[in-house]
Amino acid sequence: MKQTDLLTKTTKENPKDEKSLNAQLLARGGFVDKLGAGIYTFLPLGLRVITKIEKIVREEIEKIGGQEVLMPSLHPKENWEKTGRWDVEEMYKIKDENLGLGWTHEEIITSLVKKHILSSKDLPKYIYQIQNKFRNEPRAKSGILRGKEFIMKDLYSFHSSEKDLDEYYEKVKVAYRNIYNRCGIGEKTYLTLAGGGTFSKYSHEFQTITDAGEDIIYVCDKCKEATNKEVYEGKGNCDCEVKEMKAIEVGNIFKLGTKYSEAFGLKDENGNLIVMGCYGVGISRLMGAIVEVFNDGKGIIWPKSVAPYAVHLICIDGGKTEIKSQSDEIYSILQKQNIEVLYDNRDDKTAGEKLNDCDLIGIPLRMVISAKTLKDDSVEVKERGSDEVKIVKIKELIDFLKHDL
RNA sequence: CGGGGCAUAGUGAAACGGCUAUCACGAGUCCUUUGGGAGGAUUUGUUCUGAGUUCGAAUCUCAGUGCCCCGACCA
Repeated sequence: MKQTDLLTKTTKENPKDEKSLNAQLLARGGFVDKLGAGIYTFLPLGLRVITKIEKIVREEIEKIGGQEVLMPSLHPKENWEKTGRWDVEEMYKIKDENLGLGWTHEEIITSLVKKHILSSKDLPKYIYQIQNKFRNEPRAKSGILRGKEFIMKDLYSFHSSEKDLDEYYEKVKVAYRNIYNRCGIGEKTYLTLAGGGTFSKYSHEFQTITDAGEDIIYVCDKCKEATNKEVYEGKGNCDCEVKEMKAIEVGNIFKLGTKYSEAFGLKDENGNLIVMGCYGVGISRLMGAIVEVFNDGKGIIWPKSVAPYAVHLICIDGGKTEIKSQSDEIYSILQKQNIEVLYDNRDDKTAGEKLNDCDLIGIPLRMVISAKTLKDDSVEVKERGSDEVKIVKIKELIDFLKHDL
């Protein structure tokens, strides 16, 4: 992508209506645009990050048998009245009093699978979607960490026994662990014992350590697990020493038991209620959490796995057309090799502006072409977040990148 | 939902109740410039909305709306 073709431009100033770090950096870099409190557009760069995260999530969920669907956002009142959740605060109501906007999908998935899960032979099943959720948040805050409309992966599992649910629940823990590892925040993300289970007393959250977080958790580094403060004051679930940390919830898994199958009459051929679990990952929140974890004074430092592009190619041409044409050529070579590259071909910007924008946008590999590098038939390569500069011969560039990416 | 704050060009800010509402950046056009935010020329406005006070309101008052922050809330 040529930067002159990109819809967005960077800004030097923080927007005055964003105080949280993730929102400031994402807005300045042209990843998101705020339409209202907790309501964001994902711009071309931002959507690429979302798409990368979604791909990781899809791969890991499909490894544990998940089948993807896409349920609607408009929900009939009838479904929600069966569980007594029609009049909750979270639900946005619309003018049509028989419809509401979906803030979660238990009431929809349960009525859906009832048409297809008719006997124990049809079990287990694991159905998920990635979809926009709407929640009437009394206070949207912290940029894309807590929105009124946000992107969520929600997986629902259906079992013939609690034992089968328990086994799958453990598999989801592994899948989630893989997701956070692959998104680069594995080391900062803890499986956390939390309250709020509708069936078993507890649920589990995946909490990423950051000061931008809203939760307090007690972390045990030895066990690599944590306990949410809401569960019981001051202690962890082990006897080890624990640290009190602020964290943001990037995933949550629940054993729902038979609550929803009871409300909808979801039974097997013998009349036994089907046992359910549900598992959520806030995709857009995860993106915000990644920004909160990986940044410096200059901008974002995207992990390779979720970066909008692999390489940021920067041409510092000094107005010389031969330098420009050589970097154009390198750009097309990279494209032919299917290397994802953002090409700063702007010729009305100073070197300083280009380099600062590069730091702000945070693509993992910076590649500079200038009179200085071309003198040696080379380009300069630097990783975002590192000061080490490598000079690579243009002839060897593709081999270098194939090895490095 | 309780408390506090803010609202002025595309963005960020300034302006005692009083002159044509300034400044910087961005963006457009022309020229020069290019290794850490460059220079000149020129263009860029219904001061959030509504009512009120006043000879006169960006400025004061009331109401509304929006946004930010703290708290409550967050299967």
